[in-house]
Amino acid sequence: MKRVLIRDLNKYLNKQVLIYGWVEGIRKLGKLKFFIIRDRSGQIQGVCDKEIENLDKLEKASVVKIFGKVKEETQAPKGIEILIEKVEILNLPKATLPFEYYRDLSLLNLKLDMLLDYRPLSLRNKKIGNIFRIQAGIIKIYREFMEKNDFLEVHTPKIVSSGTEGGSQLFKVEYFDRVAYLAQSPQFYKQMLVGAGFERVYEVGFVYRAEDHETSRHLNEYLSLDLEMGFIEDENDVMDLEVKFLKYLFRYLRKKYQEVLKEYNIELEEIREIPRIPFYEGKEILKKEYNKEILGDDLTPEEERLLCEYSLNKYGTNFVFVTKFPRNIRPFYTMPDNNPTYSRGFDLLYKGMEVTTGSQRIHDYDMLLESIKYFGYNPENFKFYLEIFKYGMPPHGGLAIGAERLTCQILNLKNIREASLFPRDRYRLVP
RNA sequence: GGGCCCGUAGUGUAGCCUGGAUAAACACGUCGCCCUGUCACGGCGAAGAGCGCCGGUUCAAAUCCGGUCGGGCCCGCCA
Repeated sequence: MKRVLIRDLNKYLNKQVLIYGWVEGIRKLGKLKFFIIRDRSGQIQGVCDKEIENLDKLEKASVVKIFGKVKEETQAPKGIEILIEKVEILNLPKATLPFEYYRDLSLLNLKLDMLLDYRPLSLRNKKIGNIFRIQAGIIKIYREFMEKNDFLEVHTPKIVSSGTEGGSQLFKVEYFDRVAYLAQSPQFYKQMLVGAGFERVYEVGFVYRAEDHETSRHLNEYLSLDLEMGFIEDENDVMDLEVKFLKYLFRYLRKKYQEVLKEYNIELEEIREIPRIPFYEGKEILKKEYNKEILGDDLTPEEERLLCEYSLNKYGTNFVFVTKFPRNIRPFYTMPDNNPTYSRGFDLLYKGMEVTTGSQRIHDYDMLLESIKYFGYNPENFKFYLEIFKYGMPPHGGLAIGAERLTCQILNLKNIREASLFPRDRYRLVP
């Protein structure tokens, strides 16, 4: 007999079926017994009022093979249920469950630490698992969108000889008799591949940051959705593309992940335009509207939150691009603006958090060399990167989206670790 | 790297400030018995922690103090 997935049971009314799954609930009312069975596709109630071999051995989290008849039943949770006729036990749990993963999360009231310590088990919880179902959707759509726009998917090395900026936030790895590092960004490689004639490339890959911090929005290993495109006029072309992507993404999520969004109580906005506020104007807005005058060249998390609030009030969107960041807080490859204090670098903030960084890059060899020196680096270290710039590099730019951050903000999660299957942070190396 | 907070049965909490009376209470889970339409099933009963760890103060410490380990949040920095 062939296995039927639980979501397809309604096609088998009054027929004998075989299902596989986990037992998630047991309710015994004397001789009448109910079992909630779950497989990857859904849940179904099984019922039995006879003495059947193995039936009383079942515990929660047992793995079973169940034969039975599908029947309509108004009293069943989903309108149908399965009359259990035969039970085969494939595996029984060997220990008490640390928590009742099959219950409603709000009843469990578990600490994130617990969920992460028992990650595979906590992922069995539908609501938690759904974070990764929707994340897979986000990545799928990213790929689909990139392909539609004629980008080539590439995979760049994760073991590299030097970082894209300094070297302070890199993980060292032993590479035979040399020191190598884990890539903190595919930056150099994606630019080189633009110059390699591909023009448009994108990558979905882990990047590594050895930053010694412990916050709800940082991971030491995170999934970066990168893209780099040649023959642009300026950074606005890159932002235009991202807006198009986000519209496409939200439309898809609203359609395919309705249930998940509802479960998380999310109403995804209809994106029209995303305002682009130059850095210095942003600072002025903060001063005028919120009476916040924070010194410094960068935006603090509080300022980022306020700018999003401003954007929501004024433009009706949770998104806002902050453009023309001061040059000296952006990496050396960022194209300076007409006013050289500023750059053609931008961030995209969403619901108060930075989810993207991008810019137009410097494509002129001499200018790039100048910039490397201006930032105090040794051009010798970047020889492999600079090479292609000697042979006709087109004007180009690109960006990187933090996949976990985007997931986190879409679902309004509190901690970015919730959006990572097996997060690597300052203290967590297992599971 | 800086600041603040937390650590009690399998899980989530109460107790701690204002030390003591039966060496710890409640809920969920677990185990046993009962229950033929449950769906956070219900009823009755039971087991399960000596309060992260080490040390100190005290006649007396889960409660006060010090250290240590583990965890959380914020900031710097970043996606």
